[in-house]
Amino acid sequence: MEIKTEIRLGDCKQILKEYNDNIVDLIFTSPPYADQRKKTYGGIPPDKYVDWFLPISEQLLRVLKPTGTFILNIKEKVVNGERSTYVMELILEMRKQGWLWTEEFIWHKRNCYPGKWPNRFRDAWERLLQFNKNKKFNMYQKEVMIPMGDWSKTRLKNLSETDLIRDESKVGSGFGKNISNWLNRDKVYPTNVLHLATECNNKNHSAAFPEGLPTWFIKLFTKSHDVVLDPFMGSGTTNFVAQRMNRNSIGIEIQKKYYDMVKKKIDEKKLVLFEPGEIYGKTKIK
Amino acid sequence: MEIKTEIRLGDCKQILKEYNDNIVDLIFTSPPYADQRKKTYGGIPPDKYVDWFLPISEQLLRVLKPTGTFILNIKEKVVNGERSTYVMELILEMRKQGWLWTEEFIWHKRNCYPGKWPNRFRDAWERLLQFNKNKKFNMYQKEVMIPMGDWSKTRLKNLSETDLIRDESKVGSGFGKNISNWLNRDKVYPTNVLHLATECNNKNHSAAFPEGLPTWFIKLFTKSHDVVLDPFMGSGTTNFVAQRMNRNSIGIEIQKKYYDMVKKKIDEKKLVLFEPGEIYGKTKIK
DNA sequence: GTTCCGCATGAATCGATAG
DNA sequence: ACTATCGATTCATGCGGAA
Repeated sequence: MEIKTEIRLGDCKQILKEYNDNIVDLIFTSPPYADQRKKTYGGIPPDKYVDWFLPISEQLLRVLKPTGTFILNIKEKVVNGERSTYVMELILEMRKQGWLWTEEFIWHKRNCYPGKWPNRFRDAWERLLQFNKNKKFNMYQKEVMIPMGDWSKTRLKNLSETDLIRDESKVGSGFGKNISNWLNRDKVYPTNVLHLATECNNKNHSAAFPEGLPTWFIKLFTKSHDVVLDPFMGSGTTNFVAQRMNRNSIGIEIQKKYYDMVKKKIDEKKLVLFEPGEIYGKTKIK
Repeated sequence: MEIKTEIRLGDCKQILKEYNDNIVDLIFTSPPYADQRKKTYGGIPPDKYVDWFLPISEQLLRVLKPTGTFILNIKEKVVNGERSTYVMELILEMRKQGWLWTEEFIWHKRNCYPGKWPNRFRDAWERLLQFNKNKKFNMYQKEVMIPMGDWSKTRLKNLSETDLIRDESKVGSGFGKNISNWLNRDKVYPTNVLHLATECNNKNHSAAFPEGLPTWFIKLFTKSHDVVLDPFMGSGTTNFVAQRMNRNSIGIEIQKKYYDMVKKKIDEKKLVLFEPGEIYGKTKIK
């Protein structure tokens, strides 16, 4: 069965209405943070963030399957020397909407933004909020097991090898790695703290998360041919990863610039599949 | 000047009323989490947690100096498959009380509690909420600087050796380790993510945090002879650390068992000060 | 083909300056 | 007074060019 990667241009609040109920297995997204990325998105003020987001999360709740999961990557900024509270208010309001706030993963950013201030240190973490429709949901824990033991060494030793196997995916910290290399070793389950560096190699979009992030959650919450949705597509990281992992995906982007960029790359990949002499082996058409 | 370690038996909500305004430089505490430690504290139900805590935080706000800091170690538990929201509600209510929610540090527990559940991974982090009375407060950042990580350079050479060094310094992050060993290297400021292992050596109190935690915050927010307060003293970790670091401290504990235990140990230490041949040097009475 | 080094640059934040 | 913009601060990372 062929994988479909659907890229849409427009406001996700509107576009989502075109989709039926209960069709998505995983929503993974990183919406514009309050008052950030002004140049690209217009910047929602912190005090209006909840009102802006709730109509969208209402649609997300509708299109998500009962067994599906919604992962929301977000972090509140400092305003006037104090942390904003809009993320907490958002969680409280989404629960009233019917969402279950199941878990909060921590993304520890090893290379966080530099800076020096008299009253605070650098911010090195972001929230990955997990929401569900039901207490029972699909979770494939074995897919994200990690090798036990001295893992900084083993990681480094196998870095090049793994990179070759997983084509161009540059993934730090072992998350998102092809762990089939570790079949001979003991493996353990991870915790709810993820260690990944941000990637600085994406020059076309100001705020892409590292590929390891969607990779990890797609492994954990979906199986092959499931449907992944990113309503704030941006540079399309979620969709490219999903495609490579043999998942169907939908990406919605309000800015034509990013839409065009992703659309073009997706189409190029599709074409490659039909070219003679390509190296993708199994995904080659018969 | 001699250091005073004051241990009190009773309900902190009442005991705190005996103290004057603006006398404490740092409050560091880990209150009983909702519905946890039932055997020792009676267990406050999650839905009543905020109401239970607010009268106490009101007293804490009063006794804290305007330049002082309140660090609250807390983590919401899972109830019925969902994360409780009482911590978020508490933050919102404390802000109404007059507290500023300045920052949220993450304590990454390297060796977290074992366990295996079908729908979640092990919880490896806790919140360290920072509250202040004013936007300006005392912060001695240089005291917690850590050696610089030039690991992109060194990881290719001397792999094992350098990894070991880096690992120790990172794990220690200045906690409880003698940083003077690292004078040859340049030092950098830490981030708001702390990596500490939990300590399992305290068999008498069920929920003790590692000494590195109060050590780090006492270094960061107080100077010698300042006053540290722990209104939920438990096994007295905060006070023992404060005493060792030459800070005055107050510890309040509602359970006689823990009170007696800490009281006894504090008194023993005091006696040592008067014994001949003791090694405390400067703190020796004239 | 490696290894090494320099350099640009990030979901940041504060304080000063300008309107 | 109050908001908007800008420069300074700072460090892990990946890239490119050089040895």
